Amino acid sequence: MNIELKHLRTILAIHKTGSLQRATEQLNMTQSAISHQLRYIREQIGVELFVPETRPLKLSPEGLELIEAAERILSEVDKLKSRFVDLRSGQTGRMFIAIECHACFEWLFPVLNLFRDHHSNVDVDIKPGLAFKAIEALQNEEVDLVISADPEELAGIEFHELFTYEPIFIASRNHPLSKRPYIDAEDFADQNIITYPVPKERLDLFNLLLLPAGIEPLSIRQIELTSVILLLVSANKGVSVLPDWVLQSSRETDHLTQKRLTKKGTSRKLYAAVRRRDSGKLYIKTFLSLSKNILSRLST
Amino acid sequence: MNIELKHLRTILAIHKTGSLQRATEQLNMTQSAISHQLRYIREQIGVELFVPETRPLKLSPEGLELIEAAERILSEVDKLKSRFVDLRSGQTGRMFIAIECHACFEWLFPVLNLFRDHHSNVDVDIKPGLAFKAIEALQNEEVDLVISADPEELAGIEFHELFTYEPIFIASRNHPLSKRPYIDAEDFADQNIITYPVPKERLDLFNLLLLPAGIEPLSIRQIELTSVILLLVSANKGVSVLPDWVLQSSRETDHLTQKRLTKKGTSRKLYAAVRRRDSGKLYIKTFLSLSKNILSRLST
DNA sequence: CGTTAATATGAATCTAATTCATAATTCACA
DNA sequence: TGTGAATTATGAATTAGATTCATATTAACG
Repeated sequence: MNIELKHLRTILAIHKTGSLQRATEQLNMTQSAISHQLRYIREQIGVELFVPETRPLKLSPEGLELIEAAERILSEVDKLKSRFVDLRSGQTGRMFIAIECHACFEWLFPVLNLFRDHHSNVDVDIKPGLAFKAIEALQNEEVDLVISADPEELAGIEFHELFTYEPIFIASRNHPLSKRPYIDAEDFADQNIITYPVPKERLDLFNLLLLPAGIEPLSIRQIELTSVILLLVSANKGVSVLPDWVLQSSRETDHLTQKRLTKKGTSRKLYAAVRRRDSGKLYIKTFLSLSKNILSRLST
Repeated sequence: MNIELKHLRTILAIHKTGSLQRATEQLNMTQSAISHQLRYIREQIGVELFVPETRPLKLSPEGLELIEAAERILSEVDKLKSRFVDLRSGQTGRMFIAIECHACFEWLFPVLNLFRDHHSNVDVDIKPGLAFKAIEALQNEEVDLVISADPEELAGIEFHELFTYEPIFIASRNHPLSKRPYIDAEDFADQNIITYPVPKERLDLFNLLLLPAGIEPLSIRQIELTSVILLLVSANKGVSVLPDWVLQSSRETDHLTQKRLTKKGTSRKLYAAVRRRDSGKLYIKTFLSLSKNILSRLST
């Protein structure tokens, strides 16, 4: 027995209009086609759906049952369709975010709070833990957006620039380096450094200064939470380098001095990577635009 | 956007088997056909269902949603299909009964009690009130079975003989005619007759005796309930003619005499009319067979 | 009853699905 | 990495099936 949705739609149209003739308008088919289809359906299900030789067409009890089931099924299918229309247009969807940069929590939470106002239908989550396989996870569709400072050329992946920031040296006000106008690579040689628990290559300080200069600090202490890093630096247990936005938005910077790295200062850019296929989605665009403006919002 | 059940089945098969190749077995199609279909579906819904370039094929979050909906929809459709298989084979269905003969309640109730043991899934009802348009209602599918004493040749309708019965004259033991060995048409000329409220032509007494003989009784009194008729006859308010089965099964016959009509006696047959299309249904057959045997059951 | 409107049917046509043959990918394992 | 085996994608040819056209048949209503 082979029934297709097409057939259910035909039966429904016949029933609603009361005749094959009038059903032609709804279905955009000739009366003949409808008649042929009706016959096919009868053959398939082997049960008379309409009381034969009556006009206007009257449903048999079995036909009535079919209509009821057909309405249920078709409405379910329609729901499914409009679901996909939404998905396609970005009205709804999933946005799982992987962050390669630890400090990004600081601006990401505010962004997501704003985001929720625009797209309450989008399922948002932050996936920490796959920090250094993030782009891979993006390709696998395990996540849908990656915050990264290292854009690559990858098929099907687009990197969107979010904003430029400056990595800033921080130390206790009592720290010897607090007298300097700026900090250079060599200054770190005898320092205890406090950073996030990620490989050196992924830390701005090492990327920009220490690795190129070939300098090793005295020690490295890895701390998960930004506020704890600030606490330890305040207590003069070591020095650190953090993005400027962290220091702007934090209220725990009273006992710290902030210095530029190198005389001219340094800068880095943050990017959001998404699959090219998703880049047209409304909620992705919203996220990107909110992220680009978040720093100015935070500083006010 | 055009989606058919066929497509849902294809997606489901691909997902369950994990590859187009293996899905060929379930779907009885070539790998190529499946590939073409998959492409078509992608075009239709405009959303990537499987994570591209992975094997075994992995569903995207959107694909997963589709699968879940597809399973719901397909199981609904399967339910509908098996419902029709049942209907076709007579496992289930509707049996609305119209009775042209008033006294038939007497044996019909016992039959339906037995019937219910065999076919609890069949929706049974008795439709009184359309007594003389019963066959028409059968053609219209308003009812599914008609108990009738007057078989006709009608397209699409079959009459099945149920049993033969004898219309019996009854009167009070005190009634003058209670002395006779049998009753003839002429005997009714000065009698008050008590019958069911139906036209003369549908009453055995008139059909068999009075109309052919051209005899009018003194009066006719029409009563709905069999037990009331028996009561009135017992009280000598008149005489009546009832099918023998009524008198066998009733316990209110103590004050009555029963006589044959004419010396040789008379007989009539009862039929059940059904639409030819329904005559193969199991529950119809059961009903017919129970009805044929009901009289012997009642008399024991 | 005859007239009108609707449905059914058969053959012709057209559309769309499937297959066949083969190219392009991906995977696993060396 | 490269190579072979397996899987998927693609294009053209074929086939199946759905739709139309023309027309016969059947009901409905005065």
